[in-house]
Amino acid sequence: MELRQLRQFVALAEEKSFTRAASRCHIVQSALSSSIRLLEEELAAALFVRTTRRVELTAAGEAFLDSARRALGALEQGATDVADVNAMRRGRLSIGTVQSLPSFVDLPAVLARFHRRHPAVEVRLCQGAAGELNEKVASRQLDLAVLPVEESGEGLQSHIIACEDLVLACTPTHRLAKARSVTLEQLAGEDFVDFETGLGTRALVDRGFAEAGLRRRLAFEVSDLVTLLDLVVHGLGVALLPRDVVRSRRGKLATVNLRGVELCWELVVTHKGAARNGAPVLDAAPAAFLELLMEQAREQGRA
Amino acid sequence: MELRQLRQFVALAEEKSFTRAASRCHIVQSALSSSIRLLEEELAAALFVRTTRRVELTAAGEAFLDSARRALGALEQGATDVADVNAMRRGRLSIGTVQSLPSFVDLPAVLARFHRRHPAVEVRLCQGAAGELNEKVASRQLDLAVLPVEESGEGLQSHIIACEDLVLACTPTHRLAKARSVTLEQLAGEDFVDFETGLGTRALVDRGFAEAGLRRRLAFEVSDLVTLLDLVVHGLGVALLPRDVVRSRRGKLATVNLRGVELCWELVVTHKGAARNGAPVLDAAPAAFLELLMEQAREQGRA
DNA sequence: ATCCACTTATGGGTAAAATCGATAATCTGT
DNA sequence: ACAGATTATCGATTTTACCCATAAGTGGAT
Repeated sequence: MELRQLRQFVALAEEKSFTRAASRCHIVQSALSSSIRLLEEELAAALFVRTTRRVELTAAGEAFLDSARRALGALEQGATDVADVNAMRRGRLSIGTVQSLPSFVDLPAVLARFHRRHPAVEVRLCQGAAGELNEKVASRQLDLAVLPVEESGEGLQSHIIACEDLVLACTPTHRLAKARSVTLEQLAGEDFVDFETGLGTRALVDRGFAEAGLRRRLAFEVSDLVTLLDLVVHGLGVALLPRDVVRSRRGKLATVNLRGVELCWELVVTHKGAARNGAPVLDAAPAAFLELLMEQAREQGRA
Repeated sequence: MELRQLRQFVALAEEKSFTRAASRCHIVQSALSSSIRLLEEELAAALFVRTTRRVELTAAGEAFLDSARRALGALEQGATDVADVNAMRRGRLSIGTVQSLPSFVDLPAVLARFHRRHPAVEVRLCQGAAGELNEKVASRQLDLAVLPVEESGEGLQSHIIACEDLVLACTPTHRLAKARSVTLEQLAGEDFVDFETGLGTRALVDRGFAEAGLRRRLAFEVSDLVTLLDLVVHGLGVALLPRDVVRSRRGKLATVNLRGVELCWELVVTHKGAARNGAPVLDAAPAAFLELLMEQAREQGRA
């Protein structure tokens, strides 16, 4: 059984004439005749009663017409579905982010723009630790993930969307608050407030101290940025955080540049991609979102 | 787009490997590769992301998979539907009969046997005047119609299923009740009870008198057999009716053979059929019912 | 790193089959 | 009965689906 035969069958059932149906299918009448005959042989059933004047469906043909129409309808639907997905008139987009995402990556703004442009695309945003995100991206449960560059998974394509130096955050009354800059050594004795392991800038700072051969004292480990800032404001410890994050509490927190070490908080967006194959491995919706996100990043970078 | 491609597409989506899917489709891998590529070109969309290690659906492919499965399912369904209709595991059968069908055609008995053998076939029985029945058979609203042979429509195939002489029915006290036989001339002065025009034996009797150049007096015209017999029993007139019908009131009605004319009440079953084409123009269910009906007629004929 | 096993993509040749063209057979309506 | 129209048949032709051999690329192992 072939699709062409189905179209011809439906045409014949509707036109009730081999000649007319054949011309509608852009074939000659004899071709239609033999094609229909083959279909009947395959189904082991007469589908039409042929009189020289009229062609009519048998009961079996009537039964088959239903299914044939459904099948053709499904395929037509399928073709438009495919076109819709590619034109983002429908579809789904799954994005994952690490928790306590620094405020200078304005994801909500990008999401809003995307949704305004492609309102029919369902967007799912999920938060999780970097490890989970990498797994989900690799297994295609997520289209895109936003996370620190150090934690971006192997074999995943990644693009930097934000990059900012870490600075010391402390109360304006802290002994280092007025310093022009500080080294990690100077901070080794301080009480620190930081994220729990695996969250936010924690791994970056840990690595910085480890590479310098230093240890630091962790007074508090928290799981979200707001709490972290509150604790520092209340003088319960100092923290190393992206400059813009600290600046959001300007007045209540002092910022001091680091010296002697380059601790750069780089955020990337990652997605599954064939290693060096130039083919577009991203579906339309994720690709469009990625484009928007990087555009936003470029603007932010200039500012 | 061809059906073969759909099957291959689904196989590839399930196997996630060109090589395995190809062997499942009983073709070589290269054939599948080009076949899928053609499908993708036709839909103007990448359906799979190919890495040498794994093959995965794109969002567009995912969308198309739904429709492809539905289409294939519909066709499978269609094939079994056709088989079911031909095996009478489903289907519909429409039979029409004239009103006041003489009792010696035991239609209910045949219907019962048919339903016992093919319980899944819906049977619709409708009654109407011969003219309506002929129209409905011609337009395929009815599969079969049972009616008097004189009223069977042109261009319809017909088979005699009952044939019985008309006899005079009158009260046992009627002046002709004891006669051995009567001629139409002898009946010309009688008051008659008969069906309304177009029903039952009315046309047959009318034709008999007309061909003999006689007129008769109609005292009562009724629309059903029971009333007709009741009127004759009460002596309100005489009637010409099939022998078995009169015999059902034996004791209350006398029967007298006719002489000089052959008035034969013939019942036929008709159906639409190509004039001399030997092909079976009847669907399975009507054909089976027709077979049963004629078998019953043969048995009845012998008795 | 380099090779090896395995995968998908490509190109030419072949065989099957869908279609065409012309003709025969058949029916309907005038 | 004839004219017009319709479907079925048959050989020829073109299309195309498929196979075979081979190239190109990828992931894991030595």
